[in-house]
Amino acid sequence: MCEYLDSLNPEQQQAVLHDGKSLLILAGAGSGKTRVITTKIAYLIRERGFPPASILAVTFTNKAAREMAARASRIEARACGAMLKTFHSFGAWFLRRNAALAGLHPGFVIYDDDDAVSLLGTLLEDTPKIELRKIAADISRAKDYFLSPEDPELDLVDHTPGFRGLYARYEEKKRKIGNVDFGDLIKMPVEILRNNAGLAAGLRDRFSVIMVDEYQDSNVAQFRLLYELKGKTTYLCAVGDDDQSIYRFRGAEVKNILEFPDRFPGTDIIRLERNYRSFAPILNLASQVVNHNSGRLGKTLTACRAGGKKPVLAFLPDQDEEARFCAELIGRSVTDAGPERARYSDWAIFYRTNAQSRGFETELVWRRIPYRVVGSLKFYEREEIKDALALFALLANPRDEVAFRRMVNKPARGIGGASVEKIIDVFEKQFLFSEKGLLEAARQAALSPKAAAGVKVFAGVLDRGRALLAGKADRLSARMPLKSGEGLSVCAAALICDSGLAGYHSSHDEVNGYQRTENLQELVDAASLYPASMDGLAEFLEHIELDRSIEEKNRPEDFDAVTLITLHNTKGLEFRRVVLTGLEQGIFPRDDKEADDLEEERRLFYVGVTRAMDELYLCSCAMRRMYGRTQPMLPSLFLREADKSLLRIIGAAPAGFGAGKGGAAGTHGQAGCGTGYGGYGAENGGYGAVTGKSSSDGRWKQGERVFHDDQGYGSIAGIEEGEDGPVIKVRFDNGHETRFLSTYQSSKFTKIGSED
DNA sequence: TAATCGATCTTTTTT
DNA sequence: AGATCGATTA
Repeated sequence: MCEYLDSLNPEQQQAVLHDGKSLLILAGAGSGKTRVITTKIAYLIRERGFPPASILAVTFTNKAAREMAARASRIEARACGAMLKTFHSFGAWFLRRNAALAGLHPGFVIYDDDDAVSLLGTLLEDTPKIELRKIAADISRAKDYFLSPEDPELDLVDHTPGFRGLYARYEEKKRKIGNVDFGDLIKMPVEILRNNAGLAAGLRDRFSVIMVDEYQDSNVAQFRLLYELKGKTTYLCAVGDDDQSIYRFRGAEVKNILEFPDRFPGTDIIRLERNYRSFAPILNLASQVVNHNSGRLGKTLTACRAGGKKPVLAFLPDQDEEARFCAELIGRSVTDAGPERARYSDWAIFYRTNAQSRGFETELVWRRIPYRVVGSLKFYEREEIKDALALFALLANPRDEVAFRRMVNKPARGIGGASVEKIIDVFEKQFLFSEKGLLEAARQAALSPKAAAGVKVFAGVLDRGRALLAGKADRLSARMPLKSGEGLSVCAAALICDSGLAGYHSSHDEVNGYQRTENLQELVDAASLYPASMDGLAEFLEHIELDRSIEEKNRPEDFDAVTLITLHNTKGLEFRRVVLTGLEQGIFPRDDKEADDLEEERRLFYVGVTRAMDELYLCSCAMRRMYGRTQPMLPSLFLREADKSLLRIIGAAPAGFGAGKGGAAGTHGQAGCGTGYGGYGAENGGYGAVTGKSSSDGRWKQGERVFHDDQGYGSIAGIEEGEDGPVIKVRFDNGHETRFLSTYQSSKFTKIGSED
């Protein structure tokens, strides 16, 4: 009756059918956890009769939430009625509906990290930005741990004497303004639910099923939220993998998953340990390295995909060679005529820090290899965009002091620092609850004629924006630098143009060759999807704050390009062929890491390796330019932790790196690379040896040289027709002979080109 | 008010 | 090396 369950393995089925108690699914990398979650949602609706709206599934990223929604509704259309949200968007959803209870302005805006720093700046004048950032980060961390200014444990986050008081003042100011920061999106709902039994009961009644993805990356506050949401009969199902917890530095608490069964007594645990993604040799490497971690729940992943080649470990002279290595590898694979031919999008280059992407970009541009860099697009962090958003925010919540300070005199309207302080002062004394907030205060304050005139202009701009939202103003037909289309974009364009922001930035464009006007236009275009109303504005701002991924306009998702990406961003992704770069001590892991931090880095290595489906390459450089200096590097600890027999080593292994043992891999590395490496720039030699596969018919020629990890070099003595296809006869230089089917795949076998 | 010049620092960052 | 920030200068 449920054909969609048939394709699941027994554990997956068990997880989908599980019922009653709480469930913790320990899902190893590539074990099909998303499939289980989505199938389970569909199953609960279809077979168990749960109303879609009674199901809540929380994830950490919007991308994951979207994917989950799409996949679940493919199995069961009604699944689109389930609530699939990120933790933070769930919090925002909740607060928006209970803004009054939370003491928030109805049009409250979500502050990002920068805004939090600015807010702190109004509290601590003349404090260097870097200190403000540290304080903001600590406040954010405190909220991750569900700590309030009065909590004794706050000292564990920051024991600086003034911190507690500052945190309190920050909260007080934010409360006055009526906005929230990211941490509040989780922390405040918990507090509200604790203080409003009725509201809590209502929510518990609504959601009879709660599923959480990537549970290993949840923080204490998020645990508390779940705890509040879970009623006596709520079915709670958490999915995660303790080996993939990589956000500890941001407050993620592995204990959440380790102690889940204690926190929710009677929990059943189901392990998904069959890996469908990677070839066995790749998985072996990952397992072996992560085994060096202590305090794991422990899993034994088994590869369903037998065969495949060993991961290649390339020792390279420096980062330029590393970039060349990647480019050649990729270039060769896509021009390969055989069935092993790859597409650019099969490939991804992983690195630890964003700064490392540069070298790869230069090389790929040079070679005309298309690529996309994931996560480095900081559209919403650009000055002009933040400016525009501040204008919108001030319209949504006229008490937003941060936005007001940012924009009241930009571009210059003759409102200097003293005037601004005067305005704020008047506001706090007389207009705290005025509907027009700071603008009303600005109008009433006793200012110099110049400043007063400036205020009039600024307030007029916002008034017009407000009128547009209320449908009480004509749309502007005048020639504006920005084109507006539908809905909210009219108001957005009006604000940006009337305020002089567009002109201000377009003059910069001409001088500096920026493209800020274009960016502003893009923002206006995005606004056209929302209705021209106060609610539409709040919705628009909320969407931007909570989901900063922007669809690449000119590059559809399926654009055939290599992916450049930091290791952290790879979680949840997979690629056929992966190059994991910069495997050097000091880069990955960073050398200031020890104990728990080192274990987290090791998990990051694990995450990276397990992204690869078919082929994995690891690069380690002997020299690297860092901070403007070229310095010698040592291979990463993680490479030393791997058994050399699991790797195929090419390039010059540094002294002391497994070379002494004289194992097959080591010997091969030296020998195989004599040609491989030397012939680097050559068209056919070089890494053809590495990328060549031994699997296809017709690619074997008599006399061709091959290499076998155990037998060493040899050549193809002949090809015979057997029952199951062509049989290859190999005579090794050591005298041995062997036969194998041409379709046979062995990680120990490599074709190395027809001549020696 | 903007442009420019040195001093300083350098992770990862779903939301 | 390169970005970023704050102070200095025009």
